[in-house]
Amino acid sequence: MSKSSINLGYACINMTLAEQDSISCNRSMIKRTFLSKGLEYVSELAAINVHALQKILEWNVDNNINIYRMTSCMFPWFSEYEFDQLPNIEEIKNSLKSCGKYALDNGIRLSFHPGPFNCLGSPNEKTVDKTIYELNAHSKIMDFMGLPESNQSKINIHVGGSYGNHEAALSRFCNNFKRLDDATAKRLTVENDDRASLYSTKMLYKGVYEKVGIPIVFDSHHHELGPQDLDYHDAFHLARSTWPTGIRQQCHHSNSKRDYEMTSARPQAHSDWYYTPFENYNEGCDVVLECKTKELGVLSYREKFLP
DNA sequence: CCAGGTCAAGGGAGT
DNA sequence: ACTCCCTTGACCTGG
Repeated sequence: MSKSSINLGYACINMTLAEQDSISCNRSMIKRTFLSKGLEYVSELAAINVHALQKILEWNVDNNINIYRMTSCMFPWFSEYEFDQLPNIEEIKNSLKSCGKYALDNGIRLSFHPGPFNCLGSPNEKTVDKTIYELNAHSKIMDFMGLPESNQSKINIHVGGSYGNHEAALSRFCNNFKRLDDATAKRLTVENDDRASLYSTKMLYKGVYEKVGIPIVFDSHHHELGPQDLDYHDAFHLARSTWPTGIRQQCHHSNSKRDYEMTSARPQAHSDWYYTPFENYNEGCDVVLECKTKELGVLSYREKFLP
């Protein structure tokens, strides 16, 4: 791969393996089942999910894909217990360690994208406490895997809400950031939002990067829908400037379903396939593709735009 | 086996 | 006040 090339990846689901062999990292359960079946069943599903992760990583290597976002569903309900409480945690840890070693040996870059319920800037203390617990738990999984304690293995989130005052929310975000476990803090990144009322790349630069120094994940699709304070070129480069030396910038790319596939769709909705490539100005970076066709979208993107 | 209803969390937007 | 959306569709039940 050349220095100026784009490395492409996808998120969570491998449709090929899911359809062929029911291989999925997303086995989970609803609350009722969690309450009735408990940690034993959690353990069972987690073991299945981690085994599937290994298979997906192998598929990625076979198909020359070296960027992959892991699902947060690998351990069902993991905000409700400590990993050490799981009956077969040692076996699962061993499998995770193998997955991590396999990924590192084969040059696969792994990340997490915890859900929108993680709000580090919330004025609600309990929400913040839960968020910190959950982000640290994501980081512990990466620790089990032996992944780097850096943005090489990023844990990417959004700021959350504005709560009627962006400045105050950003300030709370930064203060609460300091309460994260060391390894979690070293992995954390923030992403620009897809709504005009939330946070642009520039706002994150001023409000987060300049305060606590964490890199910004630039999302091309969100950029079109967020606050319009910079053009694409400048936003991309501003985000790029936040990535530490030696760690490739990571971005997200998707196309709008509304523009290309269904006029009635919300502008935020992701298309199934790709119609325009990610513009990287010939700068080397990693791009997670977020279209609905997952790994098939990556293969088709490569054929279409990287002949 | 399948279709259809249901499902944790925080916050915002559209109705 | 209610519903839907989002990291990520999967779970569960009744036919």
